[in-house]
Amino acid sequence: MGEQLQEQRLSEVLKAVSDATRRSILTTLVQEGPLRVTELAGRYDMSLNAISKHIKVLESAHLVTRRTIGRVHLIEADLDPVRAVDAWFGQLRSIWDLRLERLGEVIAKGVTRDERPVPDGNKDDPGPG
Amino acid sequence: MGEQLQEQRLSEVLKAVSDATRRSILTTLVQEGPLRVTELAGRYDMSLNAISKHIKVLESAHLVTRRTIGRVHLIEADLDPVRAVDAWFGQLRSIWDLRLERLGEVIAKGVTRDERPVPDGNKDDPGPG
DNA sequence: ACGATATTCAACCAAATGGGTGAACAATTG
DNA sequence: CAATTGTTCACCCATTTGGTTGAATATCGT
Repeated sequence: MGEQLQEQRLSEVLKAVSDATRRSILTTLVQEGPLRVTELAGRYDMSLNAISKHIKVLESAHLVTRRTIGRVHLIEADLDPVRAVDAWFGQLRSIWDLRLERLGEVIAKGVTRDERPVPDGNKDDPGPG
Repeated sequence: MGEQLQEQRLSEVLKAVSDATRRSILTTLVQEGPLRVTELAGRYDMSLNAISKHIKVLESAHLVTRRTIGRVHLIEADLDPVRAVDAWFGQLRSIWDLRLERLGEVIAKGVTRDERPVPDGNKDDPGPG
């Protein structure tokens, strides 16, 4: 159990970085280290509030963390959730390679498509229910 | 030039895979090879049209291609665009590591934060433009 | 205590998203 | 040609998104 939770989190992370502004914020933070909201906002042609919202999106995807010191909120990048993304893509690619490999064997043996074995489970998705 | 175009494509790909249903479709296609729209749709508790739309999203992100044979549309996964995603994450991580490394040196030398060299360019974003 | 600064909250808005339904279109089959 | 099958198109609908502005809240400096 709990795979859908993982799925959910993966969706959240991917959605968070699917926005160019948010990617840029993340890159900036990774490059320069923790920055204040205002400092960050100053670099974009966008209202402070807009940036504040973007930060919150990144925050709930756990791609950034916040350290509040007095009235200043220090925003810091955290690349940990990216590993889940890597894992997913990696798995996808390995399945892909496996299938190609198997397809190669099948062709070599001259087995027809209908006769070849069913590929085994992928334990991730809301999948083909 | 053309980095924003790359950015745009990256956004499209990430957004496409940020939906669990679409990720599942992609995984299924990778596992089982090209499938018809109806076949694909049959696996989800969702209308044929909904799946058709999801496929179109994946298609415009170039994550799947379509081969139309008569009235049948064969949908096939294409993991090529995933490389762009990997590249971005990879770059992000290497910047991250670089900064940590530099930070280590700085600490070792006892230089203050304000004195340390400015990190060099990241040539991707709509960035702190 | 007061004014300035840093940030969020709340409301609003236009546009995009994810879903549904019914009609249209294309190709295959009888 | 008529019926059936595979798929998209055109709408409709509720929700989310990305942005705005203005007010509220909290902290700092004087």
